[in-house]
Amino acid sequence: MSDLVTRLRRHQWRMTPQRRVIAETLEGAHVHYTAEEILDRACERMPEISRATVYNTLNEMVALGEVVELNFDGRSKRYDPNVDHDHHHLICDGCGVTKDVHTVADPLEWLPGDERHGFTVTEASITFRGLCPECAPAR
Amino acid sequence: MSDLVTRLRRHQWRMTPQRRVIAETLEGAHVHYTAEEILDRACERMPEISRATVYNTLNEMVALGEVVELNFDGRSKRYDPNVDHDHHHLICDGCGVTKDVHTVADPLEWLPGDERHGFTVTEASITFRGLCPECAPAR
DNA sequence: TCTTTCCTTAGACAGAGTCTAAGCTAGGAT
DNA sequence: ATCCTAGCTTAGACTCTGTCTAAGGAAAGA
Repeated sequence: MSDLVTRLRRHQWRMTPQRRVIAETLEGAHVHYTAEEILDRACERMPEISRATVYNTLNEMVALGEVVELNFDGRSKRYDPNVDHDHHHLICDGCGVTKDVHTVADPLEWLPGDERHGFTVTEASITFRGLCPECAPAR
Repeated sequence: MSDLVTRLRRHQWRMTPQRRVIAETLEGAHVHYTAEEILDRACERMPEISRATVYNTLNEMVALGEVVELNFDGRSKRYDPNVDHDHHHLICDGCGVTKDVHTVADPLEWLPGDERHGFTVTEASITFRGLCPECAPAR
């Protein structure tokens, strides 16, 4: 049983076969898939599932706070089932693969008061970029 | 004379009236415009300018390293003529206004080796979020 | 089993950005 | 000053992501 499915049930969310397949696809991912990638993988288990359902379901999971929506490249959004809010992301500029990472300190501490422009600053997220082992030039 | 135009000339970049209008529009902005906003403003000075030229020109400025592409909302990209490459961004969750900010240290140093997953990590950008003085609840 | 409400579906639509092919022009060569 | 050519600009078609619509289907309580 998927842990994300368990969390979603607590919201009195009607559990349909389509939603279960999407949740399990997300949960099993070691990378952060785009909506189209989730659709492809869901289709392997349920060929008749529709694009609209995948998009609707992902948006509902985000609204319930059980999935985080990521947007790095300006093209397609990616979905992160990790609810842990103090992690950041490492992206490959070659293939776009995205990993969760943790820093040694809270980035909020790195923004001095005189750089805050009077804002109440509540959140800081870091996007690290580089090349993954597969995309790095062979040596 | 726009400072961005001066910088672009150094790249042996053919200077056309269209490119000049786009560069001057970007340079004069106190906010970070989207491509469509730049097109609208460029059209006020040069009504026959085309969408393709605006998009091509912005992409070339980014490739030359003289403009930074930002992508916060997952809808449209925004363009920042600030050449200072070690700045980050502070965004108001209320009204969306974006400020350039500087941190006290390089965030790359805060990602330990065992969190790098074999990547060659070259860049780190931080997005700070909060409420600006106008959007913060009155007390 | 019935009923109601909500979910799913195919396909049309929308917004952002890219591509194409034809004509035009900046800037060096003459 | 004029010519040439590489490279720029243009309109509009196209792609890619994502949303909406209207009709039929199914979960879950009565």
